[in-house]
Amino acid sequence: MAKKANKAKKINLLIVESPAKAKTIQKYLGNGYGVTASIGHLFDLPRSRLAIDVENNFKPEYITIRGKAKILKEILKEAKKAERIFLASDNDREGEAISYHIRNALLRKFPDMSIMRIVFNEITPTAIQKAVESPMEIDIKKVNAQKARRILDRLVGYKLSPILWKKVKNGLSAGRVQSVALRLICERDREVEAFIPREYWTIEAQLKKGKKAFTAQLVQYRGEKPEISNYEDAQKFIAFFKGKDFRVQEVKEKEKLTRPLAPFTTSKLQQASATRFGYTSRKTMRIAQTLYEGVNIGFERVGLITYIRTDSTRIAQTALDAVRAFIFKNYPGELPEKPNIYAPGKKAQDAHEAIRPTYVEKTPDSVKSSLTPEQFKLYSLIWERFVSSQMSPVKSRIVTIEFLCEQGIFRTSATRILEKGFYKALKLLAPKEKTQTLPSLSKGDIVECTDLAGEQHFTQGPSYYTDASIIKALEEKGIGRPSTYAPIISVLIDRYYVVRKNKKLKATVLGKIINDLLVKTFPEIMDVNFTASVEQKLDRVETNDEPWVQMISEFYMPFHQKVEHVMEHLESIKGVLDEETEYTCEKCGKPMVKKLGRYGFFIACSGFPGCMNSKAVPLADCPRPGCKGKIIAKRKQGSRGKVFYGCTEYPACDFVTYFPPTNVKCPHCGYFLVERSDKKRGDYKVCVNPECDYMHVQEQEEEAKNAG
DNA sequence: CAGTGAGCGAGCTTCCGCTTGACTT
Repeated sequence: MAKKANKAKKINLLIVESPAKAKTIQKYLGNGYGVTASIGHLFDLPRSRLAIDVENNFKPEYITIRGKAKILKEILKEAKKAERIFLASDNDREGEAISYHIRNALLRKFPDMSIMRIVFNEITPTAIQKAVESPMEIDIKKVNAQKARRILDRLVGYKLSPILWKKVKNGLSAGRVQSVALRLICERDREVEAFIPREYWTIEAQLKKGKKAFTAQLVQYRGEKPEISNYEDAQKFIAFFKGKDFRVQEVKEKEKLTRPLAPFTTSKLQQASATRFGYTSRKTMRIAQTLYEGVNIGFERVGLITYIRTDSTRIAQTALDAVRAFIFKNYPGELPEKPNIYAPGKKAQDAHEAIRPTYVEKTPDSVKSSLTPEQFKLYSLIWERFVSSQMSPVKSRIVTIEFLCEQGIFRTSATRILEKGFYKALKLLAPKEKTQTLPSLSKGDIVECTDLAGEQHFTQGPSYYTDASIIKALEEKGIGRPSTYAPIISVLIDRYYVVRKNKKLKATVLGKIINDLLVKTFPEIMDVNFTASVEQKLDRVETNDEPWVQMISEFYMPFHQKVEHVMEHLESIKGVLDEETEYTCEKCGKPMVKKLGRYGFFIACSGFPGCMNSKAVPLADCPRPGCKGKIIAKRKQGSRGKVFYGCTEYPACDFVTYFPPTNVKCPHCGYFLVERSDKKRGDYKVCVNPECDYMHVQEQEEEAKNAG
């Protein structure tokens, strides 16, 4: 083509949210198209003020998000070269708003620019092509719903938080999502603490027929389920059945189909990764992000999985074809005639596919050498879940046999897998169930009883929330989004509302105080159904074009009145958190108190602000011979480092440990014990002295009580 | 597995939801 060298050919510009996505799409579209990424929202309310004019129809004031000016500039620069612009942000409420804001910015600079909105729900060449061929207008109803959501969250957060500053402590926060999450955790804590485990016993019979031994359990006695609550009663039963005949009364056979699970959504991935590997949601997302962005395999950089923040189990047709071909080739016989279909969740916005491998033929083992161990584990999880989701169900036979012994009925059962189905694709996810095998028996047969024993159990109460279970609960109630599940937990921990100990999330005293205050004063907002009712209203804005200002106004007027009332009348509980200590101030003689600061707890003079004396919380005596120092919590330089424990006499004394000290002295050497935990032993305490091997594992009963 | 060292309270703090990096808060 004869063109001046300095006059570049005009292109079509596509704007998406994720840079990794931009790269992929660029490959699909090739020359003639430029693809650039906004990296999420570019415009938002400023953080420093409410920025909503409540007197004037809740008019929001938007600014360019700090740090995003460069990206906006880049987009405008690219736009200059473009003939047409396609706004291709995600196909959901937030995506629509992102497109809308970018469009406005573009029009300010290029009033005549041809700008169109396109949407696609999967990143495949055909889906992109189709989207480009059928451009649309921005859906202003969706934009309005997002705006209403944003404004409501700002109003709730920025009106409730100052109440906490005034009544409890500066710097605290409250919000539609975090406060309800906190409530769930507080209530669960209470249930766990209120639960009293009840002791009960089961009677197990060791039975034998020929060479085959198996166990059966007493399930009925004189027509009723036996209630055995202590050792003595268990012994009575054992004595009663000892030496008696066990005769087969009934043999039941049942076939069971186990269907594979749907491919991962974000929350399901976080849950599986937490239960399988013990990863926090944040860690899971960090690893998943690297798999999504791309890993060097040979000389190639390959994005191994699809987008990781999704609420959908849907997969692209091309992916379905690929996985079916893969199954046909590698697991012949396990390919169902028709694809397995998974219904999308009711609350799913469905902008993205499920999380799946981008290339199913890249099996975990084939890429193992290019991955870190953590990447490998997570990729295996995703790959196995995806491949198995399109395979045949597992068929198994459950045999249940009942034995009559005097007035007692003993039952045993065994499961045998007849057809392995999708289990064939599972390695990491393979079920660990071990099941006994039973001899073939028929009604009337008599078996030998070689032993009878009682087994002690305790009823299991509710469990503390974990990363996995709180996310599950929030998702079920429609609270939070895939991109916020991990940050929700982080914010509760950062604010000292919640602590995570051995994977368990427990509310702190501060968390409980905040929760009680909010539940008492704002029960509507603290209701777990609040978000659901907001969603319904947003839906009406989005689908029926109901006016968003009215929706916000109906919420705000009574809310605001209450805020004013609470601000004025609620009694301040500032200082309730300050704990008395045994220390007296060495500067002024007043007692010292333990307070919660920005970086954790510290000890300060109660004469503040008259006396500014303060010090760290001593956790234990320094064990170094001759050292009079105390062990205190410290952080690595640079704000957010990992906590460790060192001596107040540093640098004279360089004692250090990374495990939380207790003020319990080691009975062997006099050093203090530290808390540790691992999978095998659970919680335990060990001596910090590397030359001492003292270890204290928690007692059984104690654990049963705390297990919950 | 090895790894390491202020401050903090009153003085401006806080939301939820999109996206990724990061020397400054």
